[in-house]
Amino acid sequence: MYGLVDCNNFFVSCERVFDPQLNGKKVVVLSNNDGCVIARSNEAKAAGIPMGCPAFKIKEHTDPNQVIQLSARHIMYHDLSNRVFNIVGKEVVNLQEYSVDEAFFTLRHKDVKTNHQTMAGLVKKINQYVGIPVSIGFAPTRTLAKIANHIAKKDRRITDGVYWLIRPEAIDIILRRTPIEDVWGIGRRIAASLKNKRIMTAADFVKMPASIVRSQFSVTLLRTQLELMGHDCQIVNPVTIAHKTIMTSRTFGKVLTSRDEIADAIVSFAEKTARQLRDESSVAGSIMVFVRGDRFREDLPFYSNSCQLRLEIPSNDTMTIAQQALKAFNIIWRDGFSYRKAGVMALDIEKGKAIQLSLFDPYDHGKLRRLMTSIDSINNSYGSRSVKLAPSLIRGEWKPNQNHFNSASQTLHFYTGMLNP
DNA sequence: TCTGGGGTCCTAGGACCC
DNA sequence: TCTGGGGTCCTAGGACCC
Repeated sequence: MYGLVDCNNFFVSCERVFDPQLNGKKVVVLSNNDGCVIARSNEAKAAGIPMGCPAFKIKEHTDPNQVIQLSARHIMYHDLSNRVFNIVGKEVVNLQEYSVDEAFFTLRHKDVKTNHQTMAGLVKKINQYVGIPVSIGFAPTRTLAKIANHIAKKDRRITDGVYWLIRPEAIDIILRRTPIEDVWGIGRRIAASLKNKRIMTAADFVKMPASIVRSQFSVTLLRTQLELMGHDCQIVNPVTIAHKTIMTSRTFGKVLTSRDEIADAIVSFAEKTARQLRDESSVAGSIMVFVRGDRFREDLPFYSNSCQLRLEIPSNDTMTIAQQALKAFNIIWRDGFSYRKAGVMALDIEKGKAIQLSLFDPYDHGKLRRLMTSIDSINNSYGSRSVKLAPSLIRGEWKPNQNHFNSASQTLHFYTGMLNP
């Protein structure tokens, strides 16, 4: 028996915690460059603004003057996310955070009957203590729990925010009412080809012969089918997930042509990636760097490339990783092109592995580790990039545009890293 | 004018080996 | 002139998720 707790309209709800004037209004939160809509209030959803909608296309759906558009403040969202899951973690077992706003957990079967009160109480408690509305769905598998959660969210008044999708007859009825494209694991492409075969609902899909699902689609889709039938296929790794890759990338605020400016960005991405590796006590075996032009500018010659380099010794120290990232960048850099996006990725990650010293090790890793720890602790206390590597002191031309921070919110400076020294 | 960022898993096909 | 077959490993790319 799986439970799924999911925060409603999470980023918008977070903004509302610190600015109640946003309640009842059409509010959207925008992605990094104030580019796309990544969260919508119910009012914004009702107005027809789709997820992923580019900000400048909002006017195609509704009067943009009535829509409050906010730049994302992910640090704040993660903070509130931790608070929510801390509360949940105290009342359930095997909590697995699946994303910033949702987590699965398990429930022993005998608990089912007695738990509705507890769970409805939990929903209330989270709203009271953190200010975030959540919904909880229960079902025999994760894929069904997703559907249950959706119902809990949609019919909040009836369900108290908690819905149990347990009885086989109930599951049958719900699957008949679930459009195929709403099933977790079935995206646009697969939904379209299933519809070509007249598979319109989850119930239709369940009736499809497994052999056809396997041969014409994939083992992944077969697992989704089994999950809908109530067979647990462990779609999510049940152990606390160690990252296999860690990436930092950004679309620049404008098109860049200068090698130094982009190198500046690369170094700062490397810093962030290395920091995250250290936070997870992991080391990376190789580093990948990519650059690309602006895919929407047909007037500019397009160039896109990537380069992956092994590290001589797996590492998580900023200087080693920044150095290797710059080396990779220099290999793929081409003069005369325009660049809009770049990123640094750590691969071949090994968890908790101590840095191994080699005969050819050019560094004293003991010293390096102490240095990194010091930098991390300074940055923890004084803002995330108080101490940084020299190449990234240049200018920050690459910085994304974010012009819509909610100035009414008391937490603005705290959560955008714009604290005064 | 303005189109995100960060992940996972699976598969097909090439390189290489015996 | 004939030009195997089976296995592994790696990579790129496609699909999905939030």
